[in-house]
Amino acid sequence: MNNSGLINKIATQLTQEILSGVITPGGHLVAQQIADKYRVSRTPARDALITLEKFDLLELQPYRGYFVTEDSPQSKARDLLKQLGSDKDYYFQLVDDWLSDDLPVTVTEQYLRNRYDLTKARLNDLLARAAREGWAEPKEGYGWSFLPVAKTTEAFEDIYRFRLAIEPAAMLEPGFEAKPKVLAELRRSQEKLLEVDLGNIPEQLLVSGSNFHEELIKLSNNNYFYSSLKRINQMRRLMEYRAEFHWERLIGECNQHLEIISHLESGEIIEASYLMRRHLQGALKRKTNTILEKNNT
Amino acid sequence: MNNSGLINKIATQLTQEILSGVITPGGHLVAQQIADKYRVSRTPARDALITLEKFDLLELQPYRGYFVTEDSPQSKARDLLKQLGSDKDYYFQLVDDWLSDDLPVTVTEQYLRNRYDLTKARLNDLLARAAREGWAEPKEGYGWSFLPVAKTTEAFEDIYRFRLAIEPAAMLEPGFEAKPKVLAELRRSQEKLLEVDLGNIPEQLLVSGSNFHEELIKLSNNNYFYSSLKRINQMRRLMEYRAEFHWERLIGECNQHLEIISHLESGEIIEASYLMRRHLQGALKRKTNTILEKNNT
DNA sequence: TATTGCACTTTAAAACATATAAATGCAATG
DNA sequence: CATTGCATTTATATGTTTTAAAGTGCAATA
Repeated sequence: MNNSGLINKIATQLTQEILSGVITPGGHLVAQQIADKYRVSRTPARDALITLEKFDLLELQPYRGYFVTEDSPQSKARDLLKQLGSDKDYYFQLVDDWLSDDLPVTVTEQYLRNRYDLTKARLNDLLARAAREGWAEPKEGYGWSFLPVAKTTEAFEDIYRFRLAIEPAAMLEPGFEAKPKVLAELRRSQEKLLEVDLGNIPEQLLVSGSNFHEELIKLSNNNYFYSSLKRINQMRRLMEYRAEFHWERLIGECNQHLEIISHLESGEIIEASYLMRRHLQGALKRKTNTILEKNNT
Repeated sequence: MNNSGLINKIATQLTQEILSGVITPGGHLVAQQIADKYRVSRTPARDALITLEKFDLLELQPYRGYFVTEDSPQSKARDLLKQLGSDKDYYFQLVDDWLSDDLPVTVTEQYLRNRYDLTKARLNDLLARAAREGWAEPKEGYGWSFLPVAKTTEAFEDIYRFRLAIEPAAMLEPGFEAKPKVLAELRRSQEKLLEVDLGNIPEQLLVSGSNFHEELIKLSNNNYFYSSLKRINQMRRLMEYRAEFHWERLIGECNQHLEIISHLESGEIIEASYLMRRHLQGALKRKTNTILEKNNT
């Protein structure tokens, strides 16, 4: 077995799903199904299963399959996660350095390779990702430029005002469909957030905020709304992952999300669109205040 | 001197500027200025100048500079453009194949390299660009997926409705500044379009439509509006560059653009925003009709 | 004194050989 | 007969060397 990022990623995901109870003890994990889910071949899927088996999270019944161990040992799961996650994530390193003004505006690939000790291909991935997410671009000649986005309070506000322009509008698109199934799913996940002991929640669930908005805008059936929100959310996360989390705020936002869902469920799209506007306006006000406070201390 | 894409690009641009009269005969082209404009070093800028000089578009006065020849020979300029442009543009080839359903949804890099006879690095550029423009993405394992965007009438409409959501809104951003200099520049370029004999115009000027909208949205001082419009315009061009051009339409659009500029110049932002909405709605209606006609023949 | 001309350095792309990871087909087994 | 196990094929990454392109500093000169 090898030690690639892909196997690592799948193993991490599976472990989190076991930890959070999405996959229940005794469950049968089939390599092919996992492969399909990630749109890869069985090989990395199987290798991920083997990884989990080594940590006693799974039991192997030869030629029958991998089954989640009945007494699912949480501590081992956490050990595994720790080990898997210990891979330095150079991307976040890069982001962090850029956000904290620790990088020149333009750099050569050489410079970055030396600084982060990366191979050409890895660096390429990194830069390609940064370019896709909109904050880096190749110069015409040699080198790359980093764009001055998302670094300041204003950038936060800009993001929220952009979302104010597109999210309520997306609901009023002619193709908008309030798919009951999607709405039910969203409702479930928001309600779950309110129920759970928040202190014990895997990070994975914390994305459900962005997720809510992205799933909702997807209902517009206009891909351009969806993809631009997705892109902007990626950038927003770059900033927010560095900030501490506000639990109280999350609860308030969940309730507003649920309200929006309710309106959509009863076909009151205009009202839902209006509430979305209010919701974002509120978030804009609060975030701005918080950041200002922080900068003043 | 070498034969790279960058020199080629600069040379093309310069030739077009001479052809269209942006650069007037006798004008002095300074390598450093060109270099600055493209954010590259003097080397490729200078090489581009040498290329033009070889075609008698420029006259070299040793140690003094390159000057546009007084009798600027149009035929030679066209020859040069032809020669420079004969470089196959693999990106557009790829786009074209994808838009005409001539490519599988998922492919390996190998496949693409064979099909288009590309080196690894070139293919990488290509895919990176496609990914940035939002219609290709790497699969988790090996291979790439192409996304089904911008291929149908609906996609056209989606784009215009997205623009309806952001462009008028951008004008109402708190940071919006109706910079007189920018407005004057835009006015000039739109008026020029109306003056010129359209049949004789280099393609370069045809982008001035997108350019108008992009420069305008930039005035909002909210980068997210600008960058999402830019991205969507790139995709729109992928579709439109295959369609024949409608000159009558261009004239109408220019006039509307000028009207919007007028309002901005006299500080009537709300009116300008409203006109922008009307302008886009009109374009939406017309484009949709045209495409429908085309499909019915 | 601004600009070109030119030598020289740095950067990155190409080419190729090798290593690793992923895809795939089929046998083995419960 | 579904699934794993495993061997084989294919695809991509890595490392090294070579080559081409771009960046840079300074002398030359109008």
